[in-house]
Amino acid sequence: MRVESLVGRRVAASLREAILSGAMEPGARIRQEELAERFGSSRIPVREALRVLEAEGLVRLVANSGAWVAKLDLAECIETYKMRERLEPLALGEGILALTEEEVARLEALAAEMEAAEDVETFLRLDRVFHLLSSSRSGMPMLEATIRGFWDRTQHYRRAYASLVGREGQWVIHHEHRLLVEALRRRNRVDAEALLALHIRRTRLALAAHPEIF
Amino acid sequence: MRVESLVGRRVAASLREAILSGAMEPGARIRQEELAERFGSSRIPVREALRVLEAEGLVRLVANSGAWVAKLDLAECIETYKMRERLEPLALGEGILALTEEEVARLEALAAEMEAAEDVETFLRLDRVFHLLSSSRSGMPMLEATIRGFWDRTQHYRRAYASLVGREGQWVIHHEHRLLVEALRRRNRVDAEALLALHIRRTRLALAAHPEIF
DNA sequence: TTGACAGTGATTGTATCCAATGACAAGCGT
DNA sequence: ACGCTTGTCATTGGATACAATCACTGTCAA
Repeated sequence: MRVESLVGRRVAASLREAILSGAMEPGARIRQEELAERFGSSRIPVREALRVLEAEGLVRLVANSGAWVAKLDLAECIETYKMRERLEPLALGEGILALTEEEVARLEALAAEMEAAEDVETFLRLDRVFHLLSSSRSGMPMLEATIRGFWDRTQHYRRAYASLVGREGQWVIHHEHRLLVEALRRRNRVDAEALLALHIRRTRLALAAHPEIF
Repeated sequence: MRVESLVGRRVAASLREAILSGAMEPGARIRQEELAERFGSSRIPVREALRVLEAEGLVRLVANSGAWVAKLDLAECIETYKMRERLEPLALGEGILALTEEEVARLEALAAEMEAAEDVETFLRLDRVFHLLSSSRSGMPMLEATIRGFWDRTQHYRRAYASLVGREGQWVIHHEHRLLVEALRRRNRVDAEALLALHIRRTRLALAAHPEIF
């Protein structure tokens, strides 16, 4: 039994990808007809896709006016990070005992790869994989979907921040990642949760120090 | 500038109300044409409403098959409560200093009304108002929307539980509410957050002790 | 009796067409 | 010159019509 429908889901997936990749920047206008043409479909599936993405917080709809790629202001970004600070440690802590040795090794490798990453896109991709993988054993699918939504909605601003501070501004992140992996290897839930909360909180404060991104 | 569109939003609001009130139970089939007829509209706005409610987690859509009022199993309910346990204290703590004396008094009055409530619906309504009001000064609108979503999706199961245990099973809740109000009056963030987490955690365990609800 | 299978009806998915709304610009009056 | 009005056009919102899919049922055969 397929999870959901045909053209509408494909439009949504493609548009989501375009937004997350940065191909469409926050504030960019989205015209239904243009999307419909690109997919060789009518506007109906496009409209449903827009509704889905609106619910995900990636698109903003205004009645009788149009659709735009969603834009977060600094306050909303801070709010998102404060929520992450509470929820991501939960997912991490719930799944820490289920993490395999192989997965911990994978996390360590990811941390190393991030340290060696030369470009922003690679860094962003690895960072996302690292964090989502570390929480992937929670056994809480709704929580994981929520967390993924946080990452999706803030993707553009993490990209902007990473570009701004460059590689030299990221050494703290790498140290935090290493400590987190170490705590995971010890299967110490308290330490791991505390480190992750610290990591997210410090990132939030660093972001707040650069309001020019928004 | 209106926030959103016309018929679709009205359909969504009405259907949401029907689900939350219990008029439509989890698992109930939703036929597009029937809803369209009820609103004197075509199926297009109905479909967009269904997509919105699906995103809210109140409706479940299956391609080429149909729509049903969403149903949570025990595991999903537990998961929701674990998320609440982390996020609601955040909203409470962020807003505790902004709560006015009048609002604290209102909360105390609500707690008293709940103790006197004779029927389940009144209890549910007051409980919801109590908790949402206590978090209403967080200044975090996205967080508050998230929390409201948690309450919406578990509404049916809280009703079932309250009906099951009856008034005599609720004295612990009332004591927790009173202690929470007292901590709020002292503007003690640590105590208030801890009490709220305790309250939610204990409720989750109580719920898990009655799997026959699901 | 039971299983598979095909046909039928109901329901959803999509396309096309029309209506309504809003933005923009030209023209008019002051 | 400036502001208001009005008309036009682009874009979205909704209705109707049609295609596709699925569930159900009745039939047939082993």
